[in-house]
Amino acid sequence: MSETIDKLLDEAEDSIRLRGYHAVSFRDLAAELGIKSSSVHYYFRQKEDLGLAVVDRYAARVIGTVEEAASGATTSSGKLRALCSVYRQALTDSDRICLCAMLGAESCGLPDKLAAAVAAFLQANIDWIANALPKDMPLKARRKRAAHILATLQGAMIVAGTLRSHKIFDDAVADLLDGLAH
Amino acid sequence: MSETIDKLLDEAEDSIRLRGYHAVSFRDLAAELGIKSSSVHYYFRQKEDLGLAVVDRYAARVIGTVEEAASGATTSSGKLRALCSVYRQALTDSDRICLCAMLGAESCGLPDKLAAAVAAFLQANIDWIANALPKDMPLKARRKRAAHILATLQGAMIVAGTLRSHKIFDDAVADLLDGLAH
DNA sequence: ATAAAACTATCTATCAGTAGATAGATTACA
DNA sequence: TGTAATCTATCTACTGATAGATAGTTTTAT
Repeated sequence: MSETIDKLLDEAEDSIRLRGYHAVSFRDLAAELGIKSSSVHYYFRQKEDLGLAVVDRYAARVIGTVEEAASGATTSSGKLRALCSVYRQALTDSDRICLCAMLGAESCGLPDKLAAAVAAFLQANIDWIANALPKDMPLKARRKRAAHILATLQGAMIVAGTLRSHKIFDDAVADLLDGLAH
Repeated sequence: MSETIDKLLDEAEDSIRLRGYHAVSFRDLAAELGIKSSSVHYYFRQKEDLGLAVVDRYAARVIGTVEEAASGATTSSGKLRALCSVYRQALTDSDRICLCAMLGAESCGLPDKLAAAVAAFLQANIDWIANALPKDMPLKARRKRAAHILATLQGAMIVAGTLRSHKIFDDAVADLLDGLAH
């Protein structure tokens, strides 16, 4: 069944977000599910295939969650607050950084297709943010602000994760949103 | 000679910043210097020792460079601009992200001492920034703003590195500084 | 309805390559 | 002579990956 695939993707996503792509092995993954590593290869011929599947599923889920969380918001700042709360939730719930912050850091050491998928996710986020900004803002300014917002969210996750303090994330994002309001 | 140590630290720092701690091996490092991996073990008994030496040297250098770059600045925003330009220079010169952004992302999979050294670097940065902010700002607000600034710098490096675009870094930091000015 | 074929999901066993690490010999220099 | 720096050779453990066996299920053909 695809139950094994789901568990595999869950475990792979969790491990990659915790330790990074290169620190995740087929054997550890399999052991966690109580199967053999060859069975993992049955579903994903290469490690790269597994990585791509993890990123694709993650990207679809996050974009969807953000879209949903922001659907109720009518103002630009409401949409941005929704975005930030989704990222915060991801950090709090799982105690893991964003998959694409981890893979983004490792980007140069990843297979090309995987690096491209990660880049696409980050670009999609920037585009989403730029689109959520007030329409009367010049395009250039929106692009800059979008880069700023995404960078802060991703960076705050990494710093908070390293210092083992969610509060650092909250501090950074609070000041970010505060600055945007004025 | 300590020439080998220096080359070793240079190469290790470069490789870690490019691909991450787990993707760096003694053999590759040695091959790059034209020596054998056992010779690397002569200088650094364990990989962790090498990692610690790399982080210590990096931290001292970056803190020193920031201190120096900001020494001429009299205003708070002048100091912060100096800080941002040091980070920007690091990205532009080497086309690598901050060592401690990479190791921070990998933090949970690193030996304890190494993770602690990385955390200490990030905390020192936050403290430096908080100290550079206007003294009439409430302590809480300074702490929040410091977290925001460091998160943006680190995150912008990762996003820019992943999208292979230094411009993204410049965009994010320009909007950050712009927001701080108002 | 039943026999044959094909498919799904797992296993065991194994491969070549690489990891970090160590022991001990060798070289070079002071 | 002694010390510093390097080497060769090797170890054990683990990596991603593959081949081939097996059992259970599903589809197809007669």
